[in-house]
Amino acid sequence: MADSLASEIYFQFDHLKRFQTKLSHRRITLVEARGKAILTHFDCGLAIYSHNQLYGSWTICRSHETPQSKRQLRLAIRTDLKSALLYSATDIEVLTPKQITAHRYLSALGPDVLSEGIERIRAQLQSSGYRRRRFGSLFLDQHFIAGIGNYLRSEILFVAGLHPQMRPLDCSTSMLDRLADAIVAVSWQSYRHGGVTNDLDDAAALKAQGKTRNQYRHWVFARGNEPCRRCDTRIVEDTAASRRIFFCPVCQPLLTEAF
DNA sequence: TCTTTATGGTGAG
DNA sequence: TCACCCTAAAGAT
Repeated sequence: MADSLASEIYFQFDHLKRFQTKLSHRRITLVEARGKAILTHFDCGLAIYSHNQLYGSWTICRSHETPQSKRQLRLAIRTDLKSALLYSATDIEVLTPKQITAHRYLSALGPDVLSEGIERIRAQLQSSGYRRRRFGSLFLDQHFIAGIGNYLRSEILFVAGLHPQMRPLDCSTSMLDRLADAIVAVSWQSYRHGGVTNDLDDAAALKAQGKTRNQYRHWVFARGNEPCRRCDTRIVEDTAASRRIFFCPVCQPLLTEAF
């Protein structure tokens, strides 16, 4: 939608209604992801901030079409060709450039997992401030790397072959490089393939066999007590940073010797 | 129809 | 680390 003219902007929340006329007929200059938030910038300098949390969802449809849905329509951005509809989300704001800079969530974000290069991710893994933090907790911390969520955490650690209780301190440089590769590769694959982090051929084969989305999507996430796709060992479910985490105890051995 | 859970985040202690 | 907030789908009754 970037570089197109907004023909109509709709906000469900009363406190945002005053921006409907301000933003309508303005040009959308940029739509960017910052971690898990989306910023939609307009040529007047204002930007719509939105965060889906666990339940928000965007739908792109033809302009002036509104699909039947029981969900709450919170925001509609319409152009001549397409409409972007945001359902259910509650975390929506309109911000000036100054407010973006000072924003509580945005200003505290670490490097974005999809926009930053691998060198920046490697640097984060080697930065002294994070060396003693366990991967399980580190990967949910958006100050560390922005955009990794609960299922990517389990999937990345599986692909890198690292136990959730390990820390950067416990890893050699080559292990950290392997982890940086996994962070970028798994995140991009998930972005491009609708959240499928499993091997794509394997996922396609399982899908063809009639398996459900939940049965073919992931290596380990939400597969507690099921066989590891690589070694057949039962996947372990645990808790880290108050959220559930999954790993294979054989493919992801706990190594605590310092390098 | 009620309860639980979730790919998230905040703030108190 | 935990309770809490938010919404909707899934699971339990």
